[in-house]
Amino acid sequence: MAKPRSEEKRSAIMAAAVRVIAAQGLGAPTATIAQEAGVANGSLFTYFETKADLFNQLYLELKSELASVSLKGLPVTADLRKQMLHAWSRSMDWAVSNPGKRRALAQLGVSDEITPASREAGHKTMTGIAALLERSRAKGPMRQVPMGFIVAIMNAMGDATMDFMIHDPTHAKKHCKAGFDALWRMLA
Amino acid sequence: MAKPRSEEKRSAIMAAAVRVIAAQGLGAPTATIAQEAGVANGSLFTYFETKADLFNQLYLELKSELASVSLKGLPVTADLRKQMLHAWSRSMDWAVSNPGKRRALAQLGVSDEITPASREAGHKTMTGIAALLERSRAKGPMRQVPMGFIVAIMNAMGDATMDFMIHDPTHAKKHCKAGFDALWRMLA
DNA sequence: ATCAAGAGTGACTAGACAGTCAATTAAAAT
DNA sequence: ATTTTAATTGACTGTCTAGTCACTCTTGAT
Repeated sequence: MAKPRSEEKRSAIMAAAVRVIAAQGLGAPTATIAQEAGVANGSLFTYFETKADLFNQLYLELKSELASVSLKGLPVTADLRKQMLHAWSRSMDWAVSNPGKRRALAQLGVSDEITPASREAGHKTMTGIAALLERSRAKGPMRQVPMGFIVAIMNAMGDATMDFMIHDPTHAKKHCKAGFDALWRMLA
Repeated sequence: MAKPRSEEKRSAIMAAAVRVIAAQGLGAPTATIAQEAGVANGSLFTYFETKADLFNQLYLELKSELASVSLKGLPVTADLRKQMLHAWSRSMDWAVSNPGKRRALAQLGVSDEITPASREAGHKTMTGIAALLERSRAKGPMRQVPMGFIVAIMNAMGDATMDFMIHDPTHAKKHCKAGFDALWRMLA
C-alpha cells in the first residue's frame, strides 16, 4: 500500500559502510557512507535508525557471512583434523579475498557501539564451528579448560593469522598452515 | 627562567586519561580528562600538543610499563620455560591488577590515532621478551615461522587470556596457567 | 484515475568538542 | 625587588556531524 523499501539500497549502504569503515574507521561520517552508497544522507536513516544501528547490523552480517563461509563444503565424513583445517582455511581465504570486510569486522568487534545482544547473536552464528572445536579438544590437553576461553584463543589466533596473511600475501598459504598447525598442536 | 612544567600534572593527566578511556573509550572529550585530572582544559594542551599526541604518549607509557613489569625479577639462571612462565605470569598479573590500564592499552592498540612511529617504539620496548620468545621457539616446531608472526600470536593469546582472567577472576590463576601451557605447547 | 502510505531528498539544526587566546599568576634569574 | 618567561585558566570559536523535517516522488490498492 506504499512504496516498499529497496533491498538493493539497504545492501548498497551496507557495502558502502564496509568500504568507508575500512578506509576511515568508525569515525567516518554517515554522510560519507550515504554518498558512497549513492543515496541521500537522510535515506540512510530510513534503513537504519541510528549510526549505531547500522554498525550493529553490519557486524552481524559480516560475522554470519564469515561463519557460513567457513562451514561451506565441510567434508563431514573426513577425520576431525581435516574438518577443522577446512573451516580454518575457508575463514582465512575469506579474510584474504575480502580485506575490507575483514578490516571493518575487526573494527566493529572492538567498538563499544556493538551491544551485548549483538555480540551474543554473533556468537550464535558460530555454533557450528564451536561444535567442531568442542569435539577437537575433547580428548586433548585442553579438555578441562572452559570452552569460552578456547573460543577466544582460537579467534585471537585466527585474527593474528589473518593480519599476517594480508600483510604478507606472498606467503599467505604458508602462514595459514602455520597458524592452523599451531592451533592444532595447542588443543589436540 | 620561568615556571617549569609540573611532572605531577603531566602524570595526573595521564592517569586521568587511563580512567576516562577505560570508562568511556577513546571518544571521551579532552575536557573530561582535564577535569578528572584536576586541571583546566586549556592546560592539557600545554602538556600535550593534541589529543592524538596524548594518546600516543600514553600508549608508549603503558606498553613500556607492561614490558618492564614482565621482565622484573626474571630468574635468568633458570631454564627457558621457567623464564617464559615468569614473564607471562607477570604480564597477566599486571593486567588483572590494572584493569583500567589494560582496557586503555587495548583500545589504544587498535586506534588509528596511534602512529606507525609509536607502534615501532612500542615494539622496541618488548625486545627483551622477544628475545626470550626467540630462544624458546628456536628448536621447536615454529623455528621456520617468521618471528613477527609468533609475536603476533603470543600477543593475541595474551590478550585473550587477560580478557578471560579479568572476566572470570575467581579462576584467574588457572586461566593464566592454561594460557601459558597452550602457548608453550604451540612453540616448544 | 485517485488516494493513502511511506520512501526519497537535502538543507537545516542542535549539540558537541578540539584547540585558541587574552588575561592572570607563579616561578626563576639577575 | 624587579623583570622575564612561561604556566595556568576558562570562556570562547570554528568546525563537524548525527539526526530531523518539510516537501516531493513512487508505489500499490481501490
